Amino acid sequence: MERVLYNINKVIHPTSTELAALVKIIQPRVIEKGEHFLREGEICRSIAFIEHGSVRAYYRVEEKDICKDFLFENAVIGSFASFFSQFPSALNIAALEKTHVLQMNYEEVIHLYDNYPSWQKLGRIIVQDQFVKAERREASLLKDPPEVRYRALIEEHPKVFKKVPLHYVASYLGITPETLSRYRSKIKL
Amino acid sequence: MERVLYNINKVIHPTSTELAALVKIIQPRVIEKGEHFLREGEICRSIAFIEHGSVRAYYRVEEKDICKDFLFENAVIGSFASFFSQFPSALNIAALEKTHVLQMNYEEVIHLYDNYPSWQKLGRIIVQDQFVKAERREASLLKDPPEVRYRALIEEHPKVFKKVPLHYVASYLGITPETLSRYRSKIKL
DNA sequence: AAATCTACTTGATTCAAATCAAGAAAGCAT
DNA sequence: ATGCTTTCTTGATTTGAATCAAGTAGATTT
Repeated sequence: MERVLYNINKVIHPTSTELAALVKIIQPRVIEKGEHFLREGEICRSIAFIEHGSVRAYYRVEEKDICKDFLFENAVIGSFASFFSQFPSALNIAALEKTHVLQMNYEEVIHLYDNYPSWQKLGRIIVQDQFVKAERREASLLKDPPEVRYRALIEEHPKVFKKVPLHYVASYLGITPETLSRYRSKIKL
Repeated sequence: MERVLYNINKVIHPTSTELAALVKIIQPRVIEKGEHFLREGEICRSIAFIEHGSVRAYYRVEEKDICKDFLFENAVIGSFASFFSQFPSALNIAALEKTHVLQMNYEEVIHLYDNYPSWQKLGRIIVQDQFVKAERREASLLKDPPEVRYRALIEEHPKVFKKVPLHYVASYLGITPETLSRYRSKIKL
């Protein structure tokens, strides 16, 4: 909790009243390894900050998972598209390891939005941030070859990708596990 | 102008004061075929509704264009990531044909946001909408094979893709123009 | 500890798309 | 209209990744 509030403080300077209102709606929650935070077809009723741990966001296509993203400490998880529209999600989100999150539900977020200027501003900033990230991810997906994306991934989170099954990573890169395995053996030398 | 206002009216019911404030900041503009609305590295200082015409949004990679999206009537154009953050854009946007847009610049949009509840609400709705679209586009990019994406494209905008150079479409699909040409000859039969 | 399951690697083969290359057709400019 | 450029098609070849297949290592269950 403290770290998240600390990070918020870098962006926004809420009053003590505002802070209290936020703290009131935050629900700490532990997501076990493999447990889902959100399933395709469900409406995303809450979003959450990751305190520690990691999750994967993926689409399910023809009996196979296609990873769209991996998310770590301080990231915001949920399908923003589904959360904001309150329409069913196309996305699944599941924990890669035991993950502690701070979650807030839709009605309460909207209430915060409408009643506390600081939180409205923070909401806007988070959405902007998601856009910037989405644009970067999209650019990388279109521009960078799989090897480059693989290296970026392991360089950014070396510890995590020691533990994550490689077929998740392969699906993120848009290649088969066999091909990823061959990349790895080449790169290591 | 009328059509855009008509579409707005389906979502929002602004007061006459609010309408006047919007109309005041809207600048009609014609973008000639091939002319850019936004270039990589520039800060996206305005966003625009397309009245009629079409544009392509693309990344430039190693001397080649990679189309990220094609946009048509009633769409909102601009790099949202750049517009909201007022940081340089990674995206280029250029007209595929003579295109009439209604454009609004950053400061004035923010002013509208802060002073007119209806426009703040519309702004939020447009951003949400962009998210939903972005999630769909991303899902399609990850899930659907090139042929499926090609068919979706021409079925949705048959007239436009009669005129658009195929290598733009090929780059959107992530294939070479030659391969697209071969798809086409097979599909036509 | 044995048995089972999942993850990962490695090899052989197949296949689809990129590349290389050339020519036809359509659009634009002089 | 003529020439020039761009776009599109078609063919031959090559290449890189998917698929098919087998085997090893690790983890989990009983």
